Parts: sequence; structure tokens; C-alpha cells
Amino acid sequence: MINKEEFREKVIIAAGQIFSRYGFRKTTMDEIARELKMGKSSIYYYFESKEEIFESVVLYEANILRNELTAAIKSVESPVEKVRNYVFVRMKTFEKLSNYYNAIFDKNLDHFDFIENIRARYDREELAILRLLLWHGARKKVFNVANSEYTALAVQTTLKGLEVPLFWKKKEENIEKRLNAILDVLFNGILRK
Amino acid sequence: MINKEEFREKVIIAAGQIFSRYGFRKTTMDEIARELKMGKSSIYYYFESKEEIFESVVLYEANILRNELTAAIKSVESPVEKVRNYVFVRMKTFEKLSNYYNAIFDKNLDHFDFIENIRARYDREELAILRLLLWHGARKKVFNVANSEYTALAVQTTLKGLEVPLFWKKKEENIEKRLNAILDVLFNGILRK
DNA sequence: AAAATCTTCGAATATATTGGTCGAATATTC
DNA sequence: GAATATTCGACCAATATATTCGAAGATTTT
Repeated sequence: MINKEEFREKVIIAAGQIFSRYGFRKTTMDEIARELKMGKSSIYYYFESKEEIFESVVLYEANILRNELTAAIKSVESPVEKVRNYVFVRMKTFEKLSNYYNAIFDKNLDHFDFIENIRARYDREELAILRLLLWHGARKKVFNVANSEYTALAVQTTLKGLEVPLFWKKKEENIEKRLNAILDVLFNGILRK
Repeated sequence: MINKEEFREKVIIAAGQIFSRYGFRKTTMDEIARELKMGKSSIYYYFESKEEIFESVVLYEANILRNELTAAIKSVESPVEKVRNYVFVRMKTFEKLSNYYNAIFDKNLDHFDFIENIRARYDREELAILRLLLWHGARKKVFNVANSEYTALAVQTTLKGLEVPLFWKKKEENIEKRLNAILDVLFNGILRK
């Protein structure tokens, strides 16, 4: 009927909602069980611990982010649109993930390494994507980019800069404005005149 | 330097932020103290209990809501604009208050009476305001309202209907659209053709 | 259909958290 | 410098919470 893996996913989704709202510490196993309409002990049949659930949630969400970003790039043709789409989607979906980051900094230092590892991996992946995007743009003579690796790093740094407000506060009023401004500067820097 | 009443307000503001984010149960006195950068025991010099703080917060926020609504009405002249403004501001500010409602339903039934009383009082006040608004509009021959009390009740019911999504979910995507739609229907019903 | 295995859950537990207290220390006022 | 107001660290009792366990239902296998 419903296999183990599917059940784990159900737990991950339910738990994810609560984690993202209340953070790791303030989320209780009782709540997760209530959300799933199941006995609390049943969850322990599928997961070792609250931590394991949490880690699975982060992994799961990170995967969604990755898929959405890939889709965002594929959905348009021109290099400019690809970059623009990538940046937009990334900022939008990252907002969700940032809740988990906040959850971590809620004093639970044990998870720190785990999260940092995911983070580092995604930095690397993102850099590769950006590099490819820029390289293609340069090839098509749309971007004026000599060293795609170098410029990719610059773009990524800018993206990180945009992350910061999402990271520290719950809501940034003018994130959209900030985003458009940065895109203008960015394209001004790399577009072939 | 800083008197007792001012300190209480500081506590209320700090506590309010945390309450509105995590609800009554999940908010701890330690957090409030940390936010205030004070010893936890100091808070108890100004407040009897966590409950008292919570009730003060709700009262405080409700008061802000009332002031904002009054200002919204006064800021424009025409009856139509007054009503439109009122509805907009009310929905916007109610979103904040709804967090506290959620906090209550977080199983703590003891507070229920207290909140319900505030709620009932505000219903009465709002009805009076709406009634006055409609009556003035009718007087100026802008609205076609025979019985202002009756129509005010209808308008208020509509507003309650708009509240519901805010009440149950954290975020409603198309609340703005919903709001405009309802305003159209509303004015279609009461405007003098 | 009995044995074996898988899945669920109520109850129990050991531990951590948390609202609230107390008395002493420090600051302020008289 | 006595009296009063304010702060706070240490403490406590009550509660909440992550996790375990064993028994009971399902489901599959033999």
C-alpha cells in the first residue's frame, strides 16, 4: 500500500512545516505526531531521533530548491533571462530555507557542522551553474565575461549579500527593490555594450 | 529617569514580538528577559505572571489597532474613501492580532474568556463606527442605506468573513484580491445609483 | 492457518525546561 | 545614612518532552 520510504516522506513534509515555523527546539515530537494523526512512537519506527527527522527535512528542502533552480534556468532561452530567473527563484526559495538556518542558530550547535556541509556543497554547485551560465552568455557574445569562474564568484557573492537580510530578519520590506537594483548593476557589469 | 509605566511598556513591546511569533505557550519568560537584556526576576517586579504580560500585550495591540482605524477614517473626506480605508487598515492590522488568537487556541482555554471579552467589545465599537460611516454617507446622499444599523451589521459580517483565512492560516496568497472583490460587491450594494 | 514479520501505539521514564520565588546586592530617594 | 526601590543569581516544584518498551494488530510468508 504505502511503503516505508513514502511514509518517511510524509513525516518529513509534516515535520518540515512545523520546523520551519517554530525552529528545531520549539518543535515537539507530539506536534509532529499530531499533525500526522499518528502515535508518537510510530514515528520512531521510521526515524532514529528528532535530529534525524530534522536533517532529513533540511536535505529534502535543499533538494526542492535545487530542482526549482534547475527548472528556472531551463524555462527560458536567452542568457540574460536565465540569469535573471535563477536569481529570482533562488531568492524566493531561499527565504523558506532560511527558517531552518534560524532554527539552527537557536543555540543548537551540534547541527552546525551538518548544515554547514550542505551549505558548502550548494555553494560549490551554484558556482558551477553560474559559471556555465556566464560562459554560455559569453560564447553567444551576450556577456562580456573574460574569466567565467572569476565573474561567477562575484555574482555569487552578490547573491549572498541579498541573502543576509532574509537570514537575520523574518521579513525584508524592500527585498524586491533591492533585488532589481542588484540585477541592474550586475547586467551593467557583464553585458556586452 | 524611566518610570514604572514606561518599563511595563518596554516589556509589553518585547514580549509582544515574541508572543506574536511563537504564541503564548511556546514563548518563555527567559526569552522575554533575554530580549530585554534583563534578569528574569526583574520582570516579575513589574508583572504578576506570564499571563498578565500576555493580557497586557493583547490590550496594548488592540489599542494600536483602534488608533490606526480612527486615523484611517479621519485621513480622508468622502464616505466611500472612509469605508474603503477602514476596511483596508482593519484587514492589514488584524493580521497581526490574529497571531494572538492563534496563540490562545493553542489549547490554553483559560484565556478564552478574556480574549472573547475584548473581541466582543471591539465588535460593538466597530459596529458603531460602521453605522456612523454609513449614516453619514446616506446623509450626504452617497449611500443608499435605509437602516444604517442593519447595513452596518452586514458590512461587519463581511469583514469577519475576510478575517477567517487570516485566522486559520499563516498567510493567504490572494487576500488582497479577495478584499477588492468584496469591496466592489459592497459598494455595489450600498452606493446610490 | 500458524509462524514469522511488520507496524502501531499507550504507557512509562529519565531528563530538561520553565514559570515563579527568595534573599541578598545594588541603586536611588529622602 | 536610613529607608525605599530595583535588579538579579540561584533555586525549586511542576511540567513538558524525547525516547523506550512491550504488547497488540496487521500483513506476509511458510
